[in-house]
Amino acid sequence: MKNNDINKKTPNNHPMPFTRIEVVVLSVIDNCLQVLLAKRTDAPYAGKWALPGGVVRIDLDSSLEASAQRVVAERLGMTIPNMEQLCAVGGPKRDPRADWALSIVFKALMRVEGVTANAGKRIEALAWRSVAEAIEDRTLAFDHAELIERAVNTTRSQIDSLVIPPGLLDEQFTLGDLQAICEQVLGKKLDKSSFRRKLAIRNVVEPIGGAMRGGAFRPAQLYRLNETYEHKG
Amino acid sequence: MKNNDINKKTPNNHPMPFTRIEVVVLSVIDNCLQVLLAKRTDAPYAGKWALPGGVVRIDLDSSLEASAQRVVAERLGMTIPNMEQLCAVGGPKRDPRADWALSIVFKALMRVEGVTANAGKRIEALAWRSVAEAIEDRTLAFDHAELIERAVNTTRSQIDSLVIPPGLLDEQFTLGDLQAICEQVLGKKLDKSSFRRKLAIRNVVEPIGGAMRGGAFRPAQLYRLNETYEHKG
DNA sequence: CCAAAAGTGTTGTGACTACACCCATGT
DNA sequence: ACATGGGTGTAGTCACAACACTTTTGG
Repeated sequence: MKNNDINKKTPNNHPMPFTRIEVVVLSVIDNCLQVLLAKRTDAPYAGKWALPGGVVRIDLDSSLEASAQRVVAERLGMTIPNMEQLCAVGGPKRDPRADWALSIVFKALMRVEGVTANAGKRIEALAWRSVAEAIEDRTLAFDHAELIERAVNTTRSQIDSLVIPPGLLDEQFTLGDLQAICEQVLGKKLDKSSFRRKLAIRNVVEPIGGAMRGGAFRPAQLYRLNETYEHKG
Repeated sequence: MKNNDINKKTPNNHPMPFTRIEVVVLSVIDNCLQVLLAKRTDAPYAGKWALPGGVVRIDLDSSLEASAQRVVAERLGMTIPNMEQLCAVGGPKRDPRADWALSIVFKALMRVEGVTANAGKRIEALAWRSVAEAIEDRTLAFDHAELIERAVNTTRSQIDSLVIPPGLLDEQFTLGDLQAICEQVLGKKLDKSSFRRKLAIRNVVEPIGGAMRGGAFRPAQLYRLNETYEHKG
């Protein structure tokens, strides 16, 4: 048993897992679905890229969701609303620092414009990386490539059923914007007419009266997410 | 800080959550969806009903799934295949034994015929209870009523999309059996013809050549789950 | 014959894909 | 005018719920 595990005791005197939060932050940037990775300063995997994460602090956190928010604030210097719990993974080989490591994994979607994540505690640098690359990358720290893949699959299922993960979009957007982003997340083209009919049937979005976006060509109606739309069984 | 938390340390000297597994075991018994509850012998909530559960043992368990299997074996004296991870919940007020309690919650479906769960360690008795009652019951220990509700909702979604949770059925069954069980889980009647068409389209089941079940009336074809059926996008 | 459960057909609705087509605008 | 992206319309297919119907058995 490693020396740093000696004192981990429970009410029944059993040592407890080393319990962490990991966060998969996804965004569509440059027409490509990307994931936010942090370059580690400390061992293990010093200098390698990993998901931003941190230890659950029972003295600071009122829930797992609060833990995730604190970790994001410390590591990225920002807040990310609408994080969802993805899964929990645990086992003896996951992290060389501990005999047994447990991670609660969260995922979040965000748009990146204007927001700059700043490398915080124990992070040398932050970078966005295409998910396709990240999932294939054998040099990613811990089991993080697998966690990214799970987050992407879950997000694709949500988009498939037109549950638009909040945070992915600006408050105002055109239907073209929305379709382009969904296509990037799914990694395939969608039919414009079909896509719009689905949006209409399920009341996913509502037009913003009078607001248009002018560009080089024909101006487009601006929409917002309809927060109260009903899911179809 | 409670005395039993003094020694819970991590590699960074932070105390760790009191980490447990809870298991929601569901079954259709007497034409009613029921959940397996354990009467607690020890404080807290001694004498109250709770989900069977236990501490994660880093010296014994090779993964969270292995933890769940061990807990089920110790508490129920049996094995339950096909447990799925449901969610993780954590916070300072969940369990009076610890400053901060984390539970990884699993769910499983089973058929109950022939199998007898035997009350194991720290359990006075086991009983099946209708989920409708259990969810309403304000005397259930911890936050377990809420966990049961989440397990039931997840299971209903699976049945809705005809992902039949394994373990729910005998190896051989008639389409009438299958429909009746699905109806009990969902809490509503299904149309026979529609139900069968969906099963056929998605190749969920396959007939067992020649095998029939004779009863009081017309015999019925026996089926088995087709393990390799394809999910529809 | 009758009750009960197994199993099949039929019809209308609505969502989906694929594709064609019109509209408004800046250059 | 025309390229570009915004936006609409149509036709065929498929899955669906609802409901009626036929079949096979024991009594």
